[in-house]
Amino acid sequence: MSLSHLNAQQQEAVRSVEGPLMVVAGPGSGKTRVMTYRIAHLIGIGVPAYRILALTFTNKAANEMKSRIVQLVGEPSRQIRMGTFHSVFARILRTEAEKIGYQRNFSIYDETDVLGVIKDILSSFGISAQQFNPYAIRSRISNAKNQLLSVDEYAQKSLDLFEQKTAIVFREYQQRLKRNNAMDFDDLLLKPIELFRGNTKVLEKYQEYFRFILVDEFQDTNRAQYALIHELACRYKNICVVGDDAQSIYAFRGADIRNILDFQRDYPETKIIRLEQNYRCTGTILSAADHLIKHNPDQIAKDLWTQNPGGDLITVLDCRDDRDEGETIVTRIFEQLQRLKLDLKDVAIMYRTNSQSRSLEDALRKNSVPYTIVGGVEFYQRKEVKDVLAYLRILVNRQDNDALLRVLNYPARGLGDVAVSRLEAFAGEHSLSLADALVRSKEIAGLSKKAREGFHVFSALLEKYSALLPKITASELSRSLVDEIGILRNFKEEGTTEALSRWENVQELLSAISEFTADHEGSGLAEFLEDAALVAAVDDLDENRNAVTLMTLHSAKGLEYPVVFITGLEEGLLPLYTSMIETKELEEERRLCYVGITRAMKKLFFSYARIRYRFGEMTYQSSSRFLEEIPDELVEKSGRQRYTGLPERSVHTPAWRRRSSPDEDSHYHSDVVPDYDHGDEEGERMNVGMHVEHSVFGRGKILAISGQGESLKAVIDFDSVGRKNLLLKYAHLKTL
DNA sequence: ATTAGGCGATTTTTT
DNA sequence: ATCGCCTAAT
Repeated sequence: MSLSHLNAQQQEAVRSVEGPLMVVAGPGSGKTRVMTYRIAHLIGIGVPAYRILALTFTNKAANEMKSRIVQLVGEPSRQIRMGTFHSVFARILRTEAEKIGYQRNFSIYDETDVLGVIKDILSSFGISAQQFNPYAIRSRISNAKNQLLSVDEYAQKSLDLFEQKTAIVFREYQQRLKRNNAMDFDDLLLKPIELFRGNTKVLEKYQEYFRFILVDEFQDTNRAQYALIHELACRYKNICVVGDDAQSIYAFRGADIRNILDFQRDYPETKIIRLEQNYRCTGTILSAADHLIKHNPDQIAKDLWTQNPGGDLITVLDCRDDRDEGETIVTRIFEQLQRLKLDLKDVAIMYRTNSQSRSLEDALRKNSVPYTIVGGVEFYQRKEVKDVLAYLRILVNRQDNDALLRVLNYPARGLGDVAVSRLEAFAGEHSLSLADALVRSKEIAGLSKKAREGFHVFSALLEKYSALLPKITASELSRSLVDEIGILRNFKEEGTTEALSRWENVQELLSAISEFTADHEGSGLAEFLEDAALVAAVDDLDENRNAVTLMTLHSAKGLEYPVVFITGLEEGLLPLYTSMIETKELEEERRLCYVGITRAMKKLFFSYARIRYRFGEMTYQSSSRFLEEIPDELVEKSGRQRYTGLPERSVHTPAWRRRSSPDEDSHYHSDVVPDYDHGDEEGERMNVGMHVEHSVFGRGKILAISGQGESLKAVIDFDSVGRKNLLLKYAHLKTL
C-alpha cells in the first residue's frame, strides 16, 4: 500500500504501529485519513483484523472508516472491532454478562429513563423533587460514576445536604438498575472495568484479543473510558490515541483533559506526533480559528499552517433579530451557491442550542430551501415511540420493571397509583419482578374489580408475546403487538394533526425494526433495542441528500462543509450565559466556537441578532466577545448599515400592521418594519377575526387577543369545542 | 379510585 | 413538547 500521498508526519503516524502513540491532530489535518491508513497498514503487515479495536466518537464515523478500510485492504477487514465506546462495550458485556451478575438481555436506560427512575426513587423515599432537583441529582450521580466513585465512596465524600440526599438516591438507583437487569450509559463503561478487574482470565482474553487499540477524539474521553482502555492496553501498550485538546467540548459530560497528561505518565515511552498542516480551510479561516484559540491559556502549543489560498474574508452578519438572522442567511446561501457553484448539501448552519433552529427553519421553509436537521427533537425520545419501545423492552428483559410501569396503564386499563402500589408491594414481599408478580395478581388482596381485570389483561398480553418472542420475527411481533394494543387505531380515530403525527412515528418505528433486522443478519429485538439506545443524532445524517444541514456545534464535530454559518454570536448565547461565570466553562465555549470555525472549508459566516427571543422574552443581545478576539483584517462586516437601536414600535402594534406581503418578506432588510413580538412564526400575524387551525381543536375564529410577548393569548371560538383561551406560545396556530 | 383537563415549569451541549 | 400537580367529574 502506497503512502506517498501522505505527508511525512502522517506517514510516521501510520507506520509507528508498535508501542504507545499520541497523535495531536489539528483540525483538517487528515486525522481520519491517518487512522484509516494506519489500520489498513496494520492489516497489510499481517495483523488479523479481529485483533484491532478502534473506538470512535460516533457510529457513523466508525462505519465510514470501516468501509474505506474495506476498500483499501479488502473484505476480511470487516472483522475489525470498531464503534463508539458504548456500542463496542455493550456488545462485550452481552457476552460476559453472567460474570458480573447480569443477564445478557439487559436493558439500556437512556437519560430520560434514568431521570424517570430517579424521580420514582425520590417519591418513594419521600424526598421533595422541588427541593432536590432530579436533573441535578442525575448529573451528580453520572459525574460520580464517570469519576469511578462507588456509592460508598461517594457517600463518604458527601458534605452538604444535597450530596447526602444524592448519595441515598444513588444507592437505591444502583440497586434498582441491578434488579431491573438494566444499565445506564455510564455502566456500559464501568461494568467492563468491573469485569476486567475482577476477572483476570477474562481480562487476559481481551488483552490478547485486542492487540492493537486506537482511540479517536481522545480529548473527549472521560475517566472511565480512560481506565477502561488502560485495562486493555497496559499489557501490550500498542495503543494509539488521536485527538486535539483545542477541540475538547464535552467536559460537561465528564470528558477530562487530564487523560492527555495521564497518558504520557502511564505510558512513558509514548511517541508524540503532531499533525499541523491543515488541508481543509482557507488561510483566513485557519488564522481566525488560531487567533481565537490563543485566548485560551494552557493549550498544547501547535503551529497550524496551510498551503491553501487565503480565500475570502469572513463575513459577520449583523442582524436586527433572530428572524432577520434567518432571512439574511437564506439570502447569503443563494449568493454563495451561485458564486461558488455549490449545492445545498455543501452548506451547514450551526448554533449553540437546539432551540435556535426554529427561526432558521422558518426562514428556510418560507423560502423553500430544503434542509435537514441533525438531532433536535429526537425520534427515539417521542412519547409514543418510547411507549412502544417500553413494550418491546419488557418482552426482551422481563425484569425491566421501569419499562413495565411505563406501559402498564398505557393505553388506559384502569390501573392507577393505588393498584400499582399494591402490585409493587406484592412483588416486594415475594421478591418477584413486576412481570412475575402480575402472573400471580389474583393473590393480591384488596383490588378493585377494574384493577383486577386490568392486571389480567396486561399480564395475558405480556405472556402471549413473551411466548411468541422466540417464534416469530421481531418485525412480525412488534407489528402484531402494536395492533393488539390498538394505539394506531386510537391515533387514527382521534384524527388530529398531532395524533396523525404520532401514528406516523409508530409506523416509522415499525419500519425501522423491519429495516434493522433485514440489514443485520441474526439480530432480533434485543439487538434493535440496543442500537436504538445508542444511536447518535449524526449517525442518521445523510450527506447525499441535497439540502442545507442544520445542527448544533457539538454535532458538527468531525464534519466539514464548504460554506458554514455560525449563528448567534452573542454574549449569553455563544458563550452561553451559564458558562460565562467559570473560566473553565468559558474556555470550553471558545473551543466550541473553534470547532465550528474549523468546519468551514471555503467560506465562513458569523451572525448575531441584536434582539433575540429567548424563553418567550425579548432580550437585547450584544455581540460575542469571540468576535472581538478575531483580528479585524480577517473580517468584513455586513448586514445593516445603520443601527437604529430600539424597536421602532411597541409590541402593541395592531396586528394588521404586522401582516407583511410575501414580497416584503423575501427582502426582509432595512426598510421593512420587523416583527418584535414573535412568539410563534404564526403568532405575530394573528388578528381578531382571523380564521385559524389548531392541531387539537381544529378550525376556529379569533375573538380577542391579549397580553404580549410570552403571554400573548387569544380567545378563539372553535367549531368543535367552542371558546378557548390559549397561549399563542404553545398553541401553534395555522392561519387559514 | 381513576381519568380528564388545565396550568405552570422545564429545554445547553449528548454517548 | 412533555411532565407533574391540581381539581373536578365519573
